[in-house]
Amino acid sequence: MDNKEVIMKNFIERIIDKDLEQGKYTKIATRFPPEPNGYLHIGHAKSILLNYGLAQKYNGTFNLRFDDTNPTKEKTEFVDSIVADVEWLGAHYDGEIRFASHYFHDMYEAAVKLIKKGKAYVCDLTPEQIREYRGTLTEPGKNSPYRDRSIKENLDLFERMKNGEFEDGAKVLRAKIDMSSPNINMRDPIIYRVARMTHHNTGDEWCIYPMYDFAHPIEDAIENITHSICTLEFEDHRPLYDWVVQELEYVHPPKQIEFAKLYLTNVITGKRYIKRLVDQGIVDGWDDPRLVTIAALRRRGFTPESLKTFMELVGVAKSNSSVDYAMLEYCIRDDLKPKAPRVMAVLDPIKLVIDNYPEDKVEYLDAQVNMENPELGVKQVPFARELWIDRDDFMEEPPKKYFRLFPGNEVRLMNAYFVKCVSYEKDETGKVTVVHCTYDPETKNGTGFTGRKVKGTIHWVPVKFAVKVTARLYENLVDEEKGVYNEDGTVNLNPNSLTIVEDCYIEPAIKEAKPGDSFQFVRNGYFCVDTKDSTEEHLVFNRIVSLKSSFKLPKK
RNA sequence: UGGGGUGUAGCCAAGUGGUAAGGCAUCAGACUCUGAAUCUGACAUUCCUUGGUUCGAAUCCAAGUACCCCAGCCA
Repeated sequence: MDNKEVIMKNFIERIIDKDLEQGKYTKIATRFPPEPNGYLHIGHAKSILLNYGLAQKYNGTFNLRFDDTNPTKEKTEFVDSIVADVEWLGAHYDGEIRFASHYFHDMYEAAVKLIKKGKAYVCDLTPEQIREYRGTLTEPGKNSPYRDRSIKENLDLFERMKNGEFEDGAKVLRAKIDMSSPNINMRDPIIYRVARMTHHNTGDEWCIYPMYDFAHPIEDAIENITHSICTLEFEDHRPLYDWVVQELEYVHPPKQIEFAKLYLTNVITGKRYIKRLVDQGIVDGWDDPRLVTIAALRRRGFTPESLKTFMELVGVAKSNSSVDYAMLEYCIRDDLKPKAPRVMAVLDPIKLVIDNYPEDKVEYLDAQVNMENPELGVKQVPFARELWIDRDDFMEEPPKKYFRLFPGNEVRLMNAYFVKCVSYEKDETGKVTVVHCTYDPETKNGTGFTGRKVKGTIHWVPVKFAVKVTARLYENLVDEEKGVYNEDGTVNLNPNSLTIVEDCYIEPAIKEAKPGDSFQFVRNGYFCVDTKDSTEEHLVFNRIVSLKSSFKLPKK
């Protein structure tokens, strides 16, 4: 009946179904294996939620494992942030957090096993020579002169590599596969290198480190992973992955499945580009709300639920695609709609004076916290003679179909009274400064007045009680703004744009707000109290997303 | 001139030989104390192209074409 109930299986689920049917596995196990070399972004969220979601759906397990086989790029700071992000997303990992570095001994033994089988050899070629011997995309490679060393010699050499007898880069261990393979990954790939690097976990215990292609399948196999899900660029590596698990003779070898990365239109995704924005100081850090790192999205006010919904809408497939940012916006609006209290906030204030309202009278009017969700209750909003309203809610000369305030027109002040514009004041530059109205006491909110109707309803904040805050408005880039090509071929990257509005006025109820709380500012969008820059005295809001508007002022 | 992938609407994406789901976006109308939300309707005679097989093809076959990935001692 309800389409949401219809479970649509993606291609990975179909593969799993088949494996289960054929009895290849009885319980599935997935994992999320980031390298701790940066912060996670929305693309990783897709992978996390996919892997975790599959584990849940099939009543299997989900591991969090750091693929830390290259110490130069890795830091504990990053592992901490990644753990925090995974947990924030609600992906509960099974058991302890795993580290590839915990398996270094197993990997070493695995390498010895390959050598003993005659499937790996120590090679003395320099990096340049190895590249030459590898051949090109169109020409086959040629065998290394060290390819036929005896097993005994290889064993000895490899052990001495481990013992630190050789300089960094002097020798490598290579898998003996096929130098003429059309798949370059199979041309005797390097599986171990000598490099004296201090590892964030194992310190200086090792001076040889395994390469990804060798390490990853072993990590998966040790953890009894059944479906090792990665991105499309690893498709070419699958034959090597399979070679490793086969030569190492694992009983239930894991299976690699690739899916397409998530791209958002006109948004800088991609760790290395985000890293550049951070390193060059173009943004304030990894959690700058202009970015799409998970830390930034969280700070900006996106919810884990909205990201989960988003990933479900986006789907999982193998074609490279770029998802419209509007889809993400839809998800967060949809999630916050019933949850976020609605408050009246004026971002670009002009004064409205109700000429026939007593000078120092104040009354408190009842208002729903969220019209669509009565559970959030009611609040009282103060009302007085002088109010702030948004500048675009008044026009001297309105275009057709404008039904907010203009001379002679009557509108509803939300939660309050009908007011009619009687006059307005301008300063010497011609800018409107004050709008004068009269109100009709009969039309008070809650009295059930039905005498006449107005087309427009506008929001307002009493001058006397207004709370001043800062609002940061984030805007998505358009295509041309995303990157600028310099003459030297490099690209300047731009994060999403930011407009800071210093003097916003909000109804006093906002004083209760705490960092991380989200609100809908009526007609202005959803905002979240910034967790870093807000103080007790002064709140700073990040706009998560604006509201849609079907009314467009005609262009001048 | 090698190998591996992918082409279904503006953007995602189902579909696996039986006559093109769904969502986002957009447009129109209704309703409205947010021009929001909600509701209703519209939105691919056709699936990269051209042939072929078939009663029947987005699905099978052949050829072509476009785009993405691969020549780190990164992952």
